Amino acid sequence: MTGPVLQVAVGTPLMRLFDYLSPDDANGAARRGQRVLVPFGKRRRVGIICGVSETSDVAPDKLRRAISILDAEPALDADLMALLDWASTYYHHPPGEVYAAALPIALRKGTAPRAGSETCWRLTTDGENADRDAIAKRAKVQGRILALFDETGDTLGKDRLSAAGATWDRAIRALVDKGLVERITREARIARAAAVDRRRATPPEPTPEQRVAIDAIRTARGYNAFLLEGVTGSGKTEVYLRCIERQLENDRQTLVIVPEIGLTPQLVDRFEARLDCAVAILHSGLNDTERLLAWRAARDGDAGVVIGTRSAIFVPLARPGLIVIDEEHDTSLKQQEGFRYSARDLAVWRGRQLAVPVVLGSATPSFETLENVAAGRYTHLSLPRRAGAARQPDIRLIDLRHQPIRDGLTEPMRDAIARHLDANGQVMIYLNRRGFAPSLLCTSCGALTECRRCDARMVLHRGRNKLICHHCGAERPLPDACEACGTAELLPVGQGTERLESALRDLYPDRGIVRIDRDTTRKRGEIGRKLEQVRSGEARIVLGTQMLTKGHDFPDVTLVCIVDADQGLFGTDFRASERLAQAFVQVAGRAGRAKRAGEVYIQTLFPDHPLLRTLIADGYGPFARAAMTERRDAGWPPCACLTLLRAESPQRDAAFDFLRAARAAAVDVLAASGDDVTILGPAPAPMERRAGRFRGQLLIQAQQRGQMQRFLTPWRARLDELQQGRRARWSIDVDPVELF
DNA sequence: AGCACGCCGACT
DNA sequence: GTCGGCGTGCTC
Repeated sequence: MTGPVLQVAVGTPLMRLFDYLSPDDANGAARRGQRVLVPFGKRRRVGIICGVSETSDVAPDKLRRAISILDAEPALDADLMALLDWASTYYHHPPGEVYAAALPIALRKGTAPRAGSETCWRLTTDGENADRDAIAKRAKVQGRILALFDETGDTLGKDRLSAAGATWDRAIRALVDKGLVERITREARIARAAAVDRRRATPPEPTPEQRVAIDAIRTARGYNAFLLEGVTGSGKTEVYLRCIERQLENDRQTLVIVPEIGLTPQLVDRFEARLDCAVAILHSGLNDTERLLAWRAARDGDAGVVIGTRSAIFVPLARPGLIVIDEEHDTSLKQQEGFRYSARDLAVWRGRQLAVPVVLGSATPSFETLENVAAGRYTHLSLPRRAGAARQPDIRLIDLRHQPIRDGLTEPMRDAIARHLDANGQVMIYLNRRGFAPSLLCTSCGALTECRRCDARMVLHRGRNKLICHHCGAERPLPDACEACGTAELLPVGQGTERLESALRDLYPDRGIVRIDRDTTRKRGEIGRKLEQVRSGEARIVLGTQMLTKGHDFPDVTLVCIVDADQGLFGTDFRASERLAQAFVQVAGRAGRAKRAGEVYIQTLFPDHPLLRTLIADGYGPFARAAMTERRDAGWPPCACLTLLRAESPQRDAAFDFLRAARAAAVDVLAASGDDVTILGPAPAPMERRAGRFRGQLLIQAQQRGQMQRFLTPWRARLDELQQGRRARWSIDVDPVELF
C-alpha cells in the first residue's frame, strides 16, 4: 500500500472531496483540519484535509500525490470541522467553498499562519536616561514619542506611535539615529486598548430586569439558548457586557456577532472602554493581514472578546465561553450569495457543539426565534421597553389622502417638526429611498426613464447629476429630452432622501441637518462623523434610510417621522409585513429615549390597515402572534421549511429550461420517496430581468427539516447532472430570507 | 469555477 | 489556410 490517503476539500463547486496520496515529506501523520497544497488539474490549490483513510475508491492510476501539508497544527480545529461539515450538508453547498469561507483570505492562499510581522520600536538604555525636556523643546513630536514610551514602558508599533503626530515616522528615525530608540521586528499581535480609556467608563447599575437576564445567562451551564428581547436603549449591550465580564473572570472568550452596519466605531469603543481584555475586530474593512491577526488572536486566546460580522461565526476560539448574536432578526446575518448560511443558525449549532450559552438579542425578534421560544427551545428574557426613561412614545397615523402634501410632508408632520425643533428637541426622519426622486416622468408622453438592463426605473440623483439604477448600478447622464418622444418636459416624481434633505434645508436653513444613507456615507469614517454630529446635538434634524434603524443610539431624539409607511405594506414576499414591523419598531424606538417622552408620526395611505393598527395599538409581540397564525395557515416559515432554487441567464429560456428540468427531477425524486414535499414554480423573480439577466425560481416547501433534507440530498445530486444546468447560473438557498 | 478539447464561421 | 466562438467534459 502507498500509505495513507487524504480526503481533501478543494475550492470547486463540486459536492465532493478529492483523494490524494500523502506528500513524500509528510513528517508526522496528516490530520483533519490541516491545510494541504495539492495539484488540481493544471493548477495548484490549497485544500483542507477532511479525513485520512487507508483506502480509496479512486483508481490508483488517477490518484495523485499531495505536494505538502501547510500546517503543523490544524488551521481548523475539530469543533469547527464539525460545524463546517454540518453546514456543507445542511446548506447543500460544496465543501471546498464552505471550508474556504472559514479561513482568512491569507490562509486560503497558503500563507503560513504565523505570517504577519510588524516593525516596532522601544527605548534603549540611553533613551531611558535622555533629558526629555531638552528634546521636547527642540522637537515636539520626538518629545511626545518619548512620553508615549514613558507612559507604557512598552514596545510600540505604528498604530500607537502615529498618535504623536503626522510626522511621527520622521521623528522616530531621528530618535533611532540618536541611539535613544531601537527598531525591532516582532510577530504582529493585537493590542489591548490603552488602560486610560477604561478609567473613563462608569458602568451603570443594572435594572432589576437586566439583573434577571444577567443572572440567567451567567448561571447557564453548558449549552443554552436565550432570546434577549429589548429595544435599543433598553440596555441589551449592558447585559452582554456583564456576561462577557464574567466570562473574562473565568478566563473564557466571548464571540459577538453583529450586523454589518452595527459594527461602528462607537460600539467597538464601548467594548474596549469597558472590558479589561484585548478585543479582536473582524469586519469587511480589514485587509488580509489585519484579518489574519484578529483570527490568530481569537485562536491563540489573546483576545478575550471577538466582535465581528457574519463570517466571524467561523473564527476559532481557544477558550470559548459565550456566543452573542446582536440584532438576531437582521437579514444581513444571512449570506445572500455563494455559500448562503445563516450566522444566527450556525451560532446556535456551534453553541450546542461547544456546550456554551448563546444569547440572541433583538428588539424585534425574527418569527423563527419566537417560534423556538414558544416551543421551549429558547429561554425568553425581556427587558422593559426603555431603561430609566419615561413612557412609550405617542404614535400618530397621518392619512396621506385628502391632504395637501409639499415635498412629501403633510401639514401635521411639518407642524410637529417645527414644534419639536422649537422645543429644542431633535428630529429624526425616516425615508427608505435614497436619491433625489425615484423616477423621471415625461409629462408629455407619460414615459418613465427605465434601466436598459433591469425591469426597473432609474433613480434621479441630483447631486451627481445622473440617473442611477439601484439594482445594477448603471449610470446615465440626465437626459435633456424624453428618450421616447423627444420633448423636454421631464418631471422628477416622488421623494428620495436627497430631495427631502434639500426641502428641509429650505424650510430650516439655520438648523443643522444631517443625511445618513449609502450616498452620504460612502467614504470611510464618514458614517462615524455624521453619527457624532447627531450625538453631539450639532445636528437638529437627522434624515436617512434603513441605515438609521440599525442599532445607533440617539438619546435626544424626541420626534420620529416615517414619511412613507406603505412601501413595505404590500410587498411580494410573505415576510414583507414582518420586515415592515421590524423597521417600524426599530425607528419608533429612537423617540424619547432619554428623559423626554417622544412622538412618532407616520404618514400612510392606509391608516386603517389592520397590521398597522395592531402594531401601533398592541406592539410587536401581539402583532407577531397574529401574523404567526397567518403563517401557520399558509404553510410559511417558521411553521414550515423552505428552500429556493434560483436560476439566471442572459437567455430567458436557458434559465427556465433548467428550472423546468429541475422540477421534473424533483417530481421524480418525490415519487421514489413518497415524502410530503411541495414544489411551486418555476416562476419568474419579482423583478425578472436584472443586470441583463433573466431570473426565475422554484420554491420547495416541506413541513419538517428532516423531510426537506431527505429530499434535497438526492435532488441536488440530480441537479448537478442536468445538461440544462450548464447554460444557466443556478444556486440553492436553504431557509431563504428573501424570496427573490 | 477554471481549463482544455473540439468543431464550425470570418479574417490576415 | 488559422483565429476564436462557446458547447462538452474533467478535475483525486
